Amino acid sequence: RLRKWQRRIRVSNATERNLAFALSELDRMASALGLPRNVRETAAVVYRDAVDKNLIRGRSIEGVAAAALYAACRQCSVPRTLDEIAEVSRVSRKEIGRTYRFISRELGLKLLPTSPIDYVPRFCSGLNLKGEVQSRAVEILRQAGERELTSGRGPTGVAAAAIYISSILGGERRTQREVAEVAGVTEVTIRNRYKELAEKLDIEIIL
Amino acid sequence: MNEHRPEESLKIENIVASAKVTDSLDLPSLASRLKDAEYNKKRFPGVVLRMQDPKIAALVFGSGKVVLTGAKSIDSLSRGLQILADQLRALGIDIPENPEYKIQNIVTSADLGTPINLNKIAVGFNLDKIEYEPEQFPGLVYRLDDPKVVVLLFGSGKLIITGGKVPEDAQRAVQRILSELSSLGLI
DNA sequence: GCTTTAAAAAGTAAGCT
DNA sequence: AGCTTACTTTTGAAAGC
Repeated sequence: RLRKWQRRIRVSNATERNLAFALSELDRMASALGLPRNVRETAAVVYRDAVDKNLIRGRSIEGVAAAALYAACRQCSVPRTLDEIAEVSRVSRKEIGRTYRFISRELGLKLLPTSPIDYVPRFCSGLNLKGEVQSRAVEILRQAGERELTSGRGPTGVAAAAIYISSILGGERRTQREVAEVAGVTEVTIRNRYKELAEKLDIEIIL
Repeated sequence: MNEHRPEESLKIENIVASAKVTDSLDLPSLASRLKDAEYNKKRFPGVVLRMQDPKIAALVFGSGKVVLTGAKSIDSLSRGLQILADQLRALGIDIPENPEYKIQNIVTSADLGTPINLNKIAVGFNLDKIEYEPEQFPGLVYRLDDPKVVVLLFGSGKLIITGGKVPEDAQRAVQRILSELSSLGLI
């Protein structure tokens, strides 16, 4: 019986040690990305749920932690791309992506794809654009969604294009290069998306 | 030019099949005696053979098993296997008259003829059997249980059906998707 | 899980002129 | 800006790490 006790204590220690490591990893990554406390707490809940359902088997703690953080950002409407999560993790984007799909399915997270609108506040503040420009970008994206101009397109690219357009309409022009930089897409993508949005939403852009 | 009949737009794009043509093969000598052979044991355990007539690529293993990929019809697949068998016979290897083969996967393309809203489809299915991550890939992934295939749906209304064993699997998948989308009022 | 083959879909990316 | 090449996703078998 003493053996059994010791074993339980050993397992318990390992479990606690792993959980502590996971939580410190979540905190480290969240800090590096400047994420608010509610996102860290949400990520911790997702991670604990994954542990309770034995979803860590065969997966690295760091991989599950990164996937949990990615999911938490989306749940809290402050999305980070897989590339951004991967930058502060030692796990590859590919591994985080597959782990995310796995825990998302197993925990029944049912997350709809990220809306381009959720990227607007972060990208606009990164470009020092005022609320008015931000609101106009959101309105453009709302219309774009209804007109099926977002199906299959990357959310960050569409958001970047809408911000590029609204910055011009609002008289606070940002270059494609500047917008591309904060959005993490190429200028070519912004060009393709903004031309499509301007044409189909009948927005006149005078440079 | 465009018939716009979804069920008439089906086109087989690729067929993967496996077969056992003999009990064992000496890959090093086989690779050196066949002109279009490629063999790097360090890189991959099989010999890669490329045919031009039916444009097919064959992977030949030391066990005598073979994998054929690239065929766009069951007929060209059979011809490809015959050509491979003849090439091996020319090397003095005994190969059965009509080697048995099994189709492992058929990739088919199709067109619903109308653009579709992937976001609404994802919501309509309540994300059941569906994966849609436009940040990563523009297509919506839909896994069907019957027929057991995976369908990639695009905003243009075009789609890819893969994982089927017989041509009819793709046909049934398209019919099922058409009825599900229409009953959900998404097409 | 990876390696290799082929193929389509549509978006994004990178290199070169 | 535009063209080319290439990578993302899915599927399946083969032998071996």
